[in-house]
Amino acid sequence: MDAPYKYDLILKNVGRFIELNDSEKDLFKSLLTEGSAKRKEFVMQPGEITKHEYYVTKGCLKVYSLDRNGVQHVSMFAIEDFWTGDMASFMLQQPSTYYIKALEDTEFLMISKSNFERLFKEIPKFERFYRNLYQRSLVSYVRRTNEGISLTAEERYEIFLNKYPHIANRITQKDLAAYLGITPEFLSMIRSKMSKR
Amino acid sequence: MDAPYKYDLILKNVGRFIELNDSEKDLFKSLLTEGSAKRKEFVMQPGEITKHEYYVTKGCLKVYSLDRNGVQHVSMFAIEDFWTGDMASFMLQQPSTYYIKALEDTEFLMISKSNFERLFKEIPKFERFYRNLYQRSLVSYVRRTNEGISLTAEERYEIFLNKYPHIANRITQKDLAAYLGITPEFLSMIRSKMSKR
DNA sequence: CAGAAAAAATAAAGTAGTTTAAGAAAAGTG
DNA sequence: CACTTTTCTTAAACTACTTTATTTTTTCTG
Repeated sequence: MDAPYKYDLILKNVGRFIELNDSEKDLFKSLLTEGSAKRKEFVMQPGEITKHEYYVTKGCLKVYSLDRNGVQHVSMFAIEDFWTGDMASFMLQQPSTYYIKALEDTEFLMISKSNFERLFKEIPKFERFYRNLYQRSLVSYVRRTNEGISLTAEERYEIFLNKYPHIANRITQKDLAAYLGITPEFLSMIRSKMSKR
Repeated sequence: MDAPYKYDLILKNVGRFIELNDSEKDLFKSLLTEGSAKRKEFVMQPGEITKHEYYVTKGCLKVYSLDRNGVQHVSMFAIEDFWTGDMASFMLQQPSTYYIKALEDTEFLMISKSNFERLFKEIPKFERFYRNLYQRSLVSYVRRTNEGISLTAEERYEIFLNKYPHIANRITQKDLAAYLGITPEFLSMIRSKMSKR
């Protein structure tokens, strides 16, 4: 196989922040479940209580919600090596308000709430891993929140293209518009305006 | 004194997620520094490399940045029992882009980058504390990001009033508008429209 | 508590982004 | 590869929010 084996991928991801010995690696792997979703299939829907956090090893997931007018708002796109899920629902075990849908045939590893707790009990340094992971996510969400209230749609679009070029060319403009918080029509206008420069 | 002593306050905050024995409490306290700022005084300015994370024990801090047109955008208001700072600058030790300014005479406890690392080394369960703290912050920033791109200013204003009524009546409308990402004039219009209902 | 400074309110004109609609291009499916 | 469905583009009318300007109200400071 060309792509790294999914467990090597997640161990490398974890290895950014903590070192594990072989038995810890085995224990960690044993607490994960494998999952997959065909293109257009839902991994999760509103109303469900989130049972897992997801780590994508192949493909692309779209995490989004519908507002009261039925308009989609994309919270994130998760491609290879991304962690995703609905943290609020997972953490507090309350019904989610999000859809998670596969945009491509997707494979992922999952960790359940109880295994998540067990992981911390058995290998406490995973607290450190997730502390670092969340710290980084927090930094990027703080930035994105500020961008959302201070920049124009065109500026946010350019930032997305620069930051996630490999995501931008895998998703539709419609989905990208839903991530930027604008209509597909307006994104189309922005693009034609930009290409004329 | 009426207000709980500042160290009791922070220990209670930490106690939400981890239990400390007396010697751990003493060690933790020894790693903190006390600080204060008079109304209108800056705690931090852009260009500085953030040396501390802050825990407010009294008063109110405003964390904000200026965009290229000189318009203020407020990232957060930190009142008693709030943790704040510029995480990106603190974590990566690179120059900050934020101002932190006291809106009232304010007192806080600070932890330096090196003491932060030492804390994790000496009392590893603090990894758990910060893992939980960041996990919660992440949940609220994910929500705020989505609100920013999917709701009208009026809706976001109502959410703020419901969620932080005790903050809303301590800050100016100008600062609140800068938090919502709108002009003070438009917030004023929203308010007069709402009061006519 | 008086004078200065800052914040808030109101209003008119302007702009970023939406809505609706219709046709062209691209992609999914048998 | 034809057909259906979805996405993308373009454009005109509309709305949420900004800009600029002026007046009123509140807050700060000596």
